[in-house]
Amino acid sequence: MPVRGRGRPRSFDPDEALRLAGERFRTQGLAGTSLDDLSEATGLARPSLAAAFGDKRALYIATIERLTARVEEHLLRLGERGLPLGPLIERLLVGGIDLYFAGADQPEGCLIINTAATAAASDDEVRARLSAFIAMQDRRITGLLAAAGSPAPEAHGRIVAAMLHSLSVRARAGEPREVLVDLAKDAASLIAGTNSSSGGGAAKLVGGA
Amino acid sequence: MPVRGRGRPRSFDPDEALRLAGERFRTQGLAGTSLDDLSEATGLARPSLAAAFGDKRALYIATIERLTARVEEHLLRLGERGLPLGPLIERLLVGGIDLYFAGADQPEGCLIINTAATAAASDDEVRARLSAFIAMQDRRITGLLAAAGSPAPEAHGRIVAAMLHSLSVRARAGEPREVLVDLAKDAASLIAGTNSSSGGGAAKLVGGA
DNA sequence: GTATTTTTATACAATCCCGCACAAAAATGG
DNA sequence: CCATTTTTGTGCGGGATTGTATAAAAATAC
Repeated sequence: MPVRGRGRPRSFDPDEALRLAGERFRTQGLAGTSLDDLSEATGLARPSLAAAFGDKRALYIATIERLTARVEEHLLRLGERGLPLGPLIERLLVGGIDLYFAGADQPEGCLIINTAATAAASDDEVRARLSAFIAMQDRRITGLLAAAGSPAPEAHGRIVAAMLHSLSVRARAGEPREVLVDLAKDAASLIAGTNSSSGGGAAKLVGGA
Repeated sequence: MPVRGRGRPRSFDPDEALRLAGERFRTQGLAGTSLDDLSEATGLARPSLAAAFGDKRALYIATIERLTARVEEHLLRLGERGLPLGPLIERLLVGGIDLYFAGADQPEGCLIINTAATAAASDDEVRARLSAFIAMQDRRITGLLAAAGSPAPEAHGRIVAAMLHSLSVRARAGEPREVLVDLAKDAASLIAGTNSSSGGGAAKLVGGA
């Protein structure tokens, strides 16, 4: 990688291209996205993408790693606020919901949880990145809970991460934001031991279909 | 649909073909599975599949509906055993793990949670089936918890369903069965109020990667 | 026993997708 | 001011996938 090359400098920001490619991957998945789709999404020609990132699979993995790093930063920043246990967990879950509803015009959930899970079954590299992402979530959330005085940070950290996984799937299924926030609040009070069980306004409407 | 046709009867069991097609879809997802793959998986020629089920998307949706019906039966049968709350939730979660590890030689998770979520973002029909599946889970699990005397069946029912979603994703990521069972036990005791928190043997190994 | 109806299997045409090769453009180093 | 190097955009060929059309096979009704 030329630190300061001699030829023509590239006219695009690689990280921004990665972000745009990730948006498209998030909607269509790895197998469902063509190079033409990615070219359209990023505004770059096919050969430019190939030269910068390799083939489609490598580009997909790069978007996963970019998102993993960003989520980890997000979790670390959350720890600097010194919140007590209950509000911390609620903030953790509602912050996830914010991410799942961000970006496109309709809720799409998480790129990794919702699309890498599909590719993981037939692609060991993708499976390893999915595993690494979840391990990072478990580790960072466990750390946050421990710092906030949780009586069982490891077990409860994995349960909080599990709630995030479901919130992503539910967002993708079209559940409205308020319903997800209610679920997040119920889960937060259960895990934090703050027993206003179903106080946050438990799901009144269950059915969708 | 000829109840008893006059011509040649079909030489295959449609439900079994649906099951085999679902196995392949579970591994590769909708976009990642070709008609040749499905022909190989079911042992039927392409035109036979087309005549019986329509195009690839219709076949995929049919496998989703088949699985939805089977899971609902499974949940209803579980209610006939009259288990107390704690063991009921644990049985619910471990039963899910059993399904996620069944079938292929390596854990694959749930067809709907792990692959329909990908397709849902760009296919309204699939999204509707995903939503219907989750709504069914929430409804049936809520019913089970209510019958077992849960103090907050709706809120806790959705949380139990959420744990199933994460267990499916985690199975797909390659987490070993014992680790998932530990997570299931921790979640069950938290939700049931049986406070042997982290007593089931909380996750000692968190990292993977 | 024959005709009819439905399923099965092979083959074909159209489309899409991928990767690579080629020529033009832009900016630095001498 | 010129040459070199890297990026950019267009175009082409190979391969795969989808959907359908056509002929053979099988079983029931008459």
